[in-house]
Amino acid sequence: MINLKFPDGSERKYPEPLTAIEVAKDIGSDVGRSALCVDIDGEMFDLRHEIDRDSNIRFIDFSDEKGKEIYWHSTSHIMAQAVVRLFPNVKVAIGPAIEQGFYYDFESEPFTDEDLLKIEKEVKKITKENHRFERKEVSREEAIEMFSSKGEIYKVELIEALPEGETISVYTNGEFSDLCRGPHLMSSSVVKKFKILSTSGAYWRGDSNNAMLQRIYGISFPTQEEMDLFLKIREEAEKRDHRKLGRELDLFSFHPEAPGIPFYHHKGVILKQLLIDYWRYEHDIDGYREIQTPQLMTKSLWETSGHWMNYKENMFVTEMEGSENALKPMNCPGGMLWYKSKLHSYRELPIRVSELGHVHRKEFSGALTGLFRVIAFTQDDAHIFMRADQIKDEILGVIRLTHRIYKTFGLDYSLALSTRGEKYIGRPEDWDIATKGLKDALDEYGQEYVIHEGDAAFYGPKIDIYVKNALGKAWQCGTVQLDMNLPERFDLNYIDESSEKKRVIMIHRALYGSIERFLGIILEHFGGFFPMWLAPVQISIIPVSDKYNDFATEVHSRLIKEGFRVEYDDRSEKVGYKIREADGVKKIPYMLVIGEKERDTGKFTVRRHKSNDTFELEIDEIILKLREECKERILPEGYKVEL
RNA sequence: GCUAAUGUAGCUCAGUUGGCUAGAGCAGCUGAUUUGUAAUCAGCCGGUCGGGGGUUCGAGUCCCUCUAUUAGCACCA
Repeated sequence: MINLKFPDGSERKYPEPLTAIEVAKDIGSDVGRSALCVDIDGEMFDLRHEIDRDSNIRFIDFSDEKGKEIYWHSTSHIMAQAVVRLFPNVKVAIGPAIEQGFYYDFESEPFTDEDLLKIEKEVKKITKENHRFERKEVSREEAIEMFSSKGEIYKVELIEALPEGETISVYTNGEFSDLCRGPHLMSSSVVKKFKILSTSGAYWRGDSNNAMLQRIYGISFPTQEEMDLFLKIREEAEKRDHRKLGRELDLFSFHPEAPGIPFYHHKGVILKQLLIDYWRYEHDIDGYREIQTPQLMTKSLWETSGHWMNYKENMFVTEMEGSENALKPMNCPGGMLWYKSKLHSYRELPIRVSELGHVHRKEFSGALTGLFRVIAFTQDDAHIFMRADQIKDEILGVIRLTHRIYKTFGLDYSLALSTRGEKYIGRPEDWDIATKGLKDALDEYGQEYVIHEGDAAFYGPKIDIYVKNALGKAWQCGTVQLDMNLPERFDLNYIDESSEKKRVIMIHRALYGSIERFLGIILEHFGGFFPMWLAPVQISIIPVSDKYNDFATEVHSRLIKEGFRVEYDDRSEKVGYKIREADGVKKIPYMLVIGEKERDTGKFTVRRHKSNDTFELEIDEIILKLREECKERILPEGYKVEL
């Protein structure tokens, strides 16, 4: 008797061993249809896997992350099958599922658009041909023989890299066999909707010293509805592209004369300034003191900090009267000199020093993307100098500050702790203390976090903070890094209770990361429809005709004197035309249409952006209401995409 | 930096296999209109077709090169 337990607590007994798919069908036709693979006692298997003993069984379908992964992974095999059919000379490399779909790498001539169309057609054909995915376990020798006879050198390399004793399995769908751990779908016909998304070059094993392969990205879904939703989100992302919005809202521009460095237009400057004002407000609450250090500093400083050794390729170096200077790529060395400008007592600690430093870094030309990756940017940096017993509380303070700021923008975030890697400086026991400090802070904070083993900077462990925008796209913004290197190099001390010099402990941290990137993120997050407090233009005044210009001008200047950012559209156009531009194009939060009724009654009809909602109030009431909305930093409605 | 693609007016795009003076919509300007909640009408202006070199009787179109941009890779805030 085989006894199977299911997640809902139910149990089933079978007299003979049987396959997972038989169990699924036995439970019900819908489970039999939707199941993609099976979790048996925490391990994933194909549906054809035979169950011969008591187990905990969970069927996985497409709604499960794991199910998606298997679905996409199987589709990547099918795509490779199609490519090999059409181009017999290509060599196959690897083809994993990724967060959104999958890719497969080939050694081949670059694929043309026509090639991709052919491949897409062939994949659809293969899915209809209904090939079973057959699993076979083979010995290392068999596997090597099998792939080297076909000239599949990348597969052979992968097999040779597998650890001794590892089970080697090969999956065959139709005429195509691939080295693969699995599990896989039952057959190619489970894949219903398929689309090639893009192609690009990609280095073999992700190493730029290796050959460049041709990568094809694709996606697949069980239903057209799911495919449509996916495409809709992509379309929305395109509409919200910050480079497009930046131009449309007249915030910034790029010019070939300064690749990778933005030109801020008037409204962009306002936006940037508002971000900074808010940032200062929150930092004042937490007792930060703001400083500014020079843009240009001598070679000797960068030698002391270690940048001249480790970072020189990324720095802009200039020469003056025979001596070399560099534009700062980071703010820390300047901050260290600030700390050294006087003696510090243990009573002063912790000292929180912030700096909105404009830094320059040389980047590979291919890395630049709009505001997300630029050559010159403003970091919202701060350095905290402290004693060892203050680490946990200071880190916690930074995380809580970050939380306040991100929530103000309606951004969700996740946390990651990076621990010591192979290359590191300092004593392991100091690393342990530092890492424990970060970990304790995270544990006390209570939000889940992941650990990136060995991912720390060489000078200390760190916490990275990732934000997720309204379209689900994640970006690293904030970072909290413990630095055990610079206090040493700059000989930074404080005087302790017994009048002795002690080495100070220092963290670097940034919350926006860079103002540029953060601005790009929230532009896409809000789709250009900013909250009232952040909108470069908050109110558009729209006179019905120029008969009411005098009165409209009065209202305009009143609102400006009350501190609002107001635009006045006195063009000789119809109201509908002006509304369309103010709302749909410029994305201004409020519109005031002014005509006879307003002049005679003193009551204004206020139109809120992106809706046909209007409300009627007197001017003083409007001022109070909108001022309150700014003060509370109320988030706009409907900026999140319905998924 | 690597792979591929792209670059025509401020923006979005047409422009056949090379062939008259390079087109359109929007924006802008001028005039008419005096408008009540998502596009009023008419006229005008606007381009060394990214730069340079080449092939050709002739290049926006073909080739080379540089440059910028885009999607990835690699690197990173």
